[in-house]
Amino acid sequence: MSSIKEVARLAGVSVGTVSNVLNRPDMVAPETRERVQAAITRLGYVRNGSARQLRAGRSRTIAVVALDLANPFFIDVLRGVESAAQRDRLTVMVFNSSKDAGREERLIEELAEQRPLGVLITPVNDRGQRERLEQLVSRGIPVVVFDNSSRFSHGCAVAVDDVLGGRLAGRHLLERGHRHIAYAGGPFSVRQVEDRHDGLAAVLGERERLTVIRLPDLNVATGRTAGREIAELSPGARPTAVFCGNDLVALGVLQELTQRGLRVPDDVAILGYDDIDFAAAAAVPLSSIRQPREQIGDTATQMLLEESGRVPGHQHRRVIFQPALVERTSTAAQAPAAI
Amino acid sequence: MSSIKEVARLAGVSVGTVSNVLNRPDMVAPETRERVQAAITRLGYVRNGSARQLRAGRSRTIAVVALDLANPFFIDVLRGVESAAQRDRLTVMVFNSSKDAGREERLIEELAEQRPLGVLITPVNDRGQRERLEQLVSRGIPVVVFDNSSRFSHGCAVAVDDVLGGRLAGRHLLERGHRHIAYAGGPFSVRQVEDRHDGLAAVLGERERLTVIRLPDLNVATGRTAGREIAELSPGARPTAVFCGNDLVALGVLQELTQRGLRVPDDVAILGYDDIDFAAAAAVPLSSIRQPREQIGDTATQMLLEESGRVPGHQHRRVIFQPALVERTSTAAQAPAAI
DNA sequence: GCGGGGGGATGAATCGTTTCAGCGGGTCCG
DNA sequence: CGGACCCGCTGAAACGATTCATCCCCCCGC
Repeated sequence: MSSIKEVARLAGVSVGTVSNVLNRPDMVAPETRERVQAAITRLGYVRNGSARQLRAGRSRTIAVVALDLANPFFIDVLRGVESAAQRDRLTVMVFNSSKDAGREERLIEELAEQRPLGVLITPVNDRGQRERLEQLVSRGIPVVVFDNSSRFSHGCAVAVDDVLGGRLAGRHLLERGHRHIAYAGGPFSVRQVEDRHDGLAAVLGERERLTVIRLPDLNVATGRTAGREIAELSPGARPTAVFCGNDLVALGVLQELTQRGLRVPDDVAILGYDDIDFAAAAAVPLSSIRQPREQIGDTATQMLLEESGRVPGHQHRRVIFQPALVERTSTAAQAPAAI
Repeated sequence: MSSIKEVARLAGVSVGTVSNVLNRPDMVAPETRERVQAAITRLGYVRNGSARQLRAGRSRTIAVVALDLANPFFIDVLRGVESAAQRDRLTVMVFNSSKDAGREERLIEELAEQRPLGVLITPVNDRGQRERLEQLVSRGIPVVVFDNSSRFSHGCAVAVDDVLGGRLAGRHLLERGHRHIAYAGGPFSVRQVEDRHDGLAAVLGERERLTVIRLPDLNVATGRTAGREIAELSPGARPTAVFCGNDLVALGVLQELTQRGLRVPDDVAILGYDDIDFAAAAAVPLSSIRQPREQIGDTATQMLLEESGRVPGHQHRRVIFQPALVERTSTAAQAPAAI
């Protein structure tokens, strides 16, 4: 593996000149430039990133620590990140914390050593890593938190108003005539899960009933257990609509209900959250609360760049997006008459 | 951002000693060690990864270039990679080529500069990047190709026998009585797409009919167009079963058929490929050809480590896994009688 | 009392770039 | 004809860690 020195020797110039050919070619005489280029291709020379970064003090890479890559929501956010990064020719590295706090901690540690341009992260939990993130910031690595409404005051944040999302869900289901609604989600230590519940609860009146099905996690498997629980209730005790913590849960609920002979939406309506592509593609297309996924990623990345650019008057900001209801088949019927 | 020098000064020792505290603590007197540790925490010192790597010549990071993170198949493979990497305390960085050859090329270039321990990649196309990958190898960065049966002879490869997968699919559908089968997939320049087709075609006899629906890509949206195409055929001209290039396509087909009033599996059976989690979670649970996803990632990573360890007698290997049929509802009925 | 040895620290060399002051030589202008 | 400039290139100093030869001291054994 050849270094710049060998290129210089082969081309009969100094290393400084080779570096100039690489970084400001117009400062080098054409004839010299060509000679150097020839040496480069001849040796198959590739710059050493570590040495460059060591010298430069900072890389052109932004790191994304995703909470759960198995959730397509994050993939879509990632798309936004990548398109924003591409504009500035930055590289995006993705890491997956898999909702594992220990793993996340190790990753942050690792990132601190790597000194990326910035870090985009959805922390596993509000409180746990705050300190660690603040350490990153205090070491000059800007951090932007996304999809999380926690009070991380040492950097910018992008979030979606989950309470509003819950309210939209509640209003929609009330309009459809539902008077007994279930909320399937968890763990409640996750801010979003709690906020969505609170929004729903806030729009329900005295006369309406709310059943909370607590889940240990938001995925298809836990969604199925929720579906089972609902299906096994006697028709009178059964909610006529289920608002799910996210679309994965909704898909699980949908499958379980269908399999047990309940019709969606006629017997039970289902409303998801996130509006991932699989929601529309479900056999009973899912109504869902849509988050502007790509825009979240795009905006978060832009903020990160602002911070890292050390814009003089940069003020940490918190951008809150509004969710929106997407109506599809899974909530398309009026609630069945109470028994 | 403090460096090792400042730690040394604060602790009243030389930089060499600080380095020893970090890397071989038992070579340092306990009293000194504590003094250094105190200085480290006091300054919030973190090692500079670039400097370390520059000195060491190689990092402890393996890079994965995934073909399409939006396909849960790759997420599952990734899980296998991560678990294998964790055993050796390696960090996994994920990059997404999004099936874009240009993007992939840029990523490989970038990786060459970064000098990771190794690269795990599913190339966008067989021929295109072969040269580039060989360059990586010739620069001492081992490459393992996964989920691709191309002839990349400069490194190890992990793949699945896609022809066999196609045969399994065909045999299963024949057993169910289907005599007119459609294959929905594309582009055929992708080896897997072609192999799965060929396997299917190989088990069909003279009397059976095969309709090929060519798609520009394998995702839910193209699956829907395939579904539309099938639904719009007159019942007589309509295949009674569809074998799909992957599960995303199958989900699209399923939704479109259902929405247009065709029953699955009674009117049309659907068979997917990959057996991603969403396949089982579809409202009509999808039969699918299962690939050992996590094992692919795990094995590929192990091979990478072997190569990078420069095991003296290391021979490049090619591991081929066998796919298996997973029967679910979407192929559970006998084929309808021919009209 | 002296040589040997070993534990513990030092300091310099090194990794591969980038950057910048400086140098030689040619051109232009007064 | 001499100074001012510009062009193109050189050489060396950083960047921050690791590593290894070296040195210092103290203790032990003869």
